[in-house]
Amino acid sequence: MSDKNPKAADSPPDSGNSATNQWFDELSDYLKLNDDDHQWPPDDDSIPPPPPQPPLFVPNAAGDFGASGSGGGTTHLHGSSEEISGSHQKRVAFRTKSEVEILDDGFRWRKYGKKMVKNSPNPRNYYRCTVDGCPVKKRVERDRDDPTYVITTYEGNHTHPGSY
DNA sequence: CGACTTTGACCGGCGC
DNA sequence: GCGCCGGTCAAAGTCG
Repeated sequence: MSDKNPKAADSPPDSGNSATNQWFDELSDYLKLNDDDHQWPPDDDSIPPPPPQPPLFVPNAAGDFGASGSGGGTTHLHGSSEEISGSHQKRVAFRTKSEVEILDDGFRWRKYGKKMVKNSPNPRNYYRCTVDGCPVKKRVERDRDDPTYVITTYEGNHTHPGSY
C-alpha cells in the first residue's frame, strides 16, 4: 500500500466524493489499518459466527454502553470513538462483521428511516433507542468493500441501564 | 391490541 | 441563488 488506498482506489469517478466522505474519511483512517495487512481478527482462522458476541465496546464513555446483549451472530469488533467538542454527546463508529445489521447490543432499537447514500451502494438505516428519554441514535450501513461488514455509528449516551 | 417496520415526503444545511 | 444530500417525521400496514 503506497498510494492505492482502498478508498481512493475505490473512489467512484463521480464527482461529489470529497465532501461526502467526511466521516468516511475519518473512519477510513481507522478502517485502513485493517484494509491492507492489518486484520483485527488476529485469529479469525476459525471464528464461527454462531457464538453470541455482543459488540460491547466502551471506549471511554461513562459506562453508558453497559451493553450485555445476547449477540446477533458474528461480531468482529473494530471501532473508533470520537468525542464531540461542545456537545456532551458521544459518537462511536464501529465496523462489525455480521450477516445481520440488527446486532443486539443490549438495547432495543426502532428503525425510523432508511436512506440511500451515494457513498454506498447499500441503503443506510437509522435507528433510535426505544427507551423513553434516551436520545441515543444509531446509524447502520453496510461496508462498501465488504458487504459482510456492517458499519454501526452510535450517537449519544444511553440514559438508562442497558440490558433492557 | 400493541409494537415495530417500511416508504415517501419534507425540511434544513452546506457547497458551488 | 440554486442544487444536492442527509436526516427526520409521519402514516399505514403487518406480525406477534
